[in-house]
Amino acid sequence: MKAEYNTRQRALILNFLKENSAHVSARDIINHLKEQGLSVGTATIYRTLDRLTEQGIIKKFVIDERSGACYQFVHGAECNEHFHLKCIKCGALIHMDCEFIAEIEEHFFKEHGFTVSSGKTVIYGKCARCSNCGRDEGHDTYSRCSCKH
Amino acid sequence: MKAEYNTRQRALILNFLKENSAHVSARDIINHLKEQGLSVGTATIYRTLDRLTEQGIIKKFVIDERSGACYQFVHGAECNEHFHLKCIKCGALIHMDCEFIAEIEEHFFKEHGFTVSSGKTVIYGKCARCSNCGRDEGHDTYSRCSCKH
DNA sequence: CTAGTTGCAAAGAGTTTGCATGGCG
DNA sequence: CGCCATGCAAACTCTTTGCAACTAG
Repeated sequence: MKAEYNTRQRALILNFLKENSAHVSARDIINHLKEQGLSVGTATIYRTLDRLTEQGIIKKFVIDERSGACYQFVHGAECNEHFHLKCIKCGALIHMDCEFIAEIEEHFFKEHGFTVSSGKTVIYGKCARCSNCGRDEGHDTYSRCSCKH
Repeated sequence: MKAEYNTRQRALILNFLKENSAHVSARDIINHLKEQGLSVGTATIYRTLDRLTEQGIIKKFVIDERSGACYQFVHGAECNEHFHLKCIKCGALIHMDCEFIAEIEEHFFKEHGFTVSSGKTVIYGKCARCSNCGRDEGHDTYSRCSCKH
């Protein structure tokens, strides 16, 4: 395993991601740090985000190809065993601990020979609140579902 | 409704999409037409693809933010429900037209209130060949599944 | 004739890379 | 000290836009 240095820049980026449980874009980080007068190179931001993603410390999303990727801090290691639902309207990340996932994985494996990697997979769509209210604005929600259907 | 002109360029693009039932990127079209010696401007390709998408004649997908959007001719209404499976080993993209997807969408909606956007969702995992042979190298495969399980 | 289309080139946005310098351990 | 990380600027890719010329109906 490659050594990881704890640099000022890495700490700044990680900290910002921890404080903002919602999705954050590379641009958000760049702007935030610039506002704080803390200079961190653009390339460093992207490289650090890549590393953090590889290490599973944060998760990367692509909601809209136009506006680029979003990143989000992952709270805990258990996130490898379930699906993530990402609302394309408000950006909410929903952790789905549902037994139905076993069914999904079974189908894909038995019928398609495909071994699903649930930790890497993100289902995109509209969350309950956004589906109902029809608002285009975000809710800035971070919700979690742990149903047992 | 805006009038639609049948131009040489529009016909060429639509024809290429019809001949390639699989995903086709803007670059594919640009390259294909260049090879044929048929000159069509890049901007025209994008503008035409946008129009065709708006009219529902083709469908737009974003599988990988790096390689840009893909387009696909729609042979009817059934094409609205499909997922993409992406092999994390060989990179194969599997286009899945499977009735099980309706079940998945139903579960997510009924139990989680979540409206799945199948066009944006990509399931990651290992394809049949990579699961079996254990190779780390890519197969460069492009396969299509149209099972009816 | 007239509104929709095209082509070219230039602009943009997001992201990556090369290379010399800097700094963690 | 060695290796990893950083910064800067240039490069890249995909896509969009401005504008004058063109063409289908």
